[in-house]
Amino acid sequence: MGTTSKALSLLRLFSSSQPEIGLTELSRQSGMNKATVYRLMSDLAEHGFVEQVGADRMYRIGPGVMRLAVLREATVPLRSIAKEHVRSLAEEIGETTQVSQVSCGELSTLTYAYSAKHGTRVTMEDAERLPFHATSSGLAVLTYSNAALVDAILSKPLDKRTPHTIVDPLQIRGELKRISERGYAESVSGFEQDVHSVAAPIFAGGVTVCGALAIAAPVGRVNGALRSRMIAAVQDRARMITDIMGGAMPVSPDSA
Amino acid sequence: MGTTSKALSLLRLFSSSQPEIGLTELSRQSGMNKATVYRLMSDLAEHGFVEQVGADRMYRIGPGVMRLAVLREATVPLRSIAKEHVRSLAEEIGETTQVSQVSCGELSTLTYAYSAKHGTRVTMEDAERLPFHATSSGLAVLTYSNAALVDAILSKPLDKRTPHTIVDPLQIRGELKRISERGYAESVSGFEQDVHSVAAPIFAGGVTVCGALAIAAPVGRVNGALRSRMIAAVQDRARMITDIMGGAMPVSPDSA
DNA sequence: CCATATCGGTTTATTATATGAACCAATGGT
DNA sequence: ACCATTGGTTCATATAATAAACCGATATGG
Repeated sequence: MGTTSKALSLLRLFSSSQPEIGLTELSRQSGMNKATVYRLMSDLAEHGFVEQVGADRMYRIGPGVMRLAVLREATVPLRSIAKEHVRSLAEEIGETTQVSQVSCGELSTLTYAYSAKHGTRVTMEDAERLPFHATSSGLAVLTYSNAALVDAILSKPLDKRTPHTIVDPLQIRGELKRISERGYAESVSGFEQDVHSVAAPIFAGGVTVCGALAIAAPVGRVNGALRSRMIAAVQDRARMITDIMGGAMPVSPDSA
Repeated sequence: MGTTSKALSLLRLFSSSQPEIGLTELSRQSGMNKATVYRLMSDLAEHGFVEQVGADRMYRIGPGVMRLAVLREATVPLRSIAKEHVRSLAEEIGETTQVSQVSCGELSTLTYAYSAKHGTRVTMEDAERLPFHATSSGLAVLTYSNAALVDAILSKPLDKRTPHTIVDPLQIRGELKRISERGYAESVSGFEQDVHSVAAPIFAGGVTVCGALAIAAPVGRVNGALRSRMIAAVQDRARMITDIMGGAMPVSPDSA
């Protein structure tokens, strides 16, 4: 692996549940030599991608990424558009909503919103990586991804997150086919117990899928009426976002 | 220079006015060999920091930075807090407002807001790099930066952006002293002709300056009354943001 | 319609850079 | 007082980065 790739892969270790990591821990989790990690992190820090904080010199994501993020949003304003729709959709349906974004064969939460309607709700985590096979968003995205990505995902062993998670590649391929016919994806307790979610793909810059919009509710609350509203709303909104992003639904289920 | 630093420095070439850059152009502007740039950009693309778009394979900032940005904001929510204050302050004063952020000895626009009150207004650019010596925000930040940064900035030749830009290091050092006494910085046509701006520093995580809040108005509109309101408001708001960020004004003008 | 220039991308011998085991100094818990 | 752990550093070795030349495709212009 190239040195640059090694440095950038260190950034992947940071997450919402692990926002600050020490040098030794980074070395452990990456499998790289401590001296190497030190130098790579120094390079990243020099450019503001990470910063060291506190007396224990823990690393965390730095301010430099914000400049790039602002620049990105100026050209591809997916997050700012998503934020608005996610908020109003949560209010409209009374359940948690989320927009995720695909990047480098990975899907992660871009923004989400809660509704104040009910005391219980599905909670989300910032910037969480979502497994393709176990989430409705993942399945929605996979349906419109190129065959290479689908094969790559389905060829690796799939994590059985819950007793209900579907991990059989053939079964998933069948599901993808159904999703392309219906126009939405659905997952009942596949990612988290007692979470029922529906999702629809978002396209940008032509027919390239760039993410998904999802609505997630506690299983017990999803009766026939709510489910219908969720499915209709998620497709409707995803299409709106797609329009704003200058995207279009592909006519054939596979994109280039 | 390390390979990683070279790769990351390529990202610095992207800006609001140059959001997409081709391979040869990147090679030209960075001074690096085309083959080297190609490989570095491939590494960056592999991690979603850049992506190639269109038939001419131009590079632009990729979706991967958004995940990191979301993560950054989850720990240090400067931008989301700033957005709100910048918006309401623009409305309150009736002029353009801005929050900038310091990163790696550089200051860049994090967010800004316009007011609809007047037909003419100061316009801003996304993610723009602001010179320390020629902007009120830059001076406000510099005043509370450590001596090393101040020396580094003032030892290099300073760009005379306009006929009114102060480029004499000694004169600037005197200005920094005054700023620390008054609590705000001011610039009249130092960055752009006919722009009068005032700024106050923002602190986070103790007494470390992390950015600045600024109000910018057309020179002709800034009479005594408006100027007083701008100065009072910018200090007041900056202090509010500082409080929310868990920061504090240092007692001595120099921070660690 | 052909000649030329420029583009993104690739190859390969050369060379500079990254690596990692061992080593510090400092801190903290037992 | 000791051991374990931390962040950070050193330097001989080995690996990965580099740059000139090249390729095919596209666009430009006479």
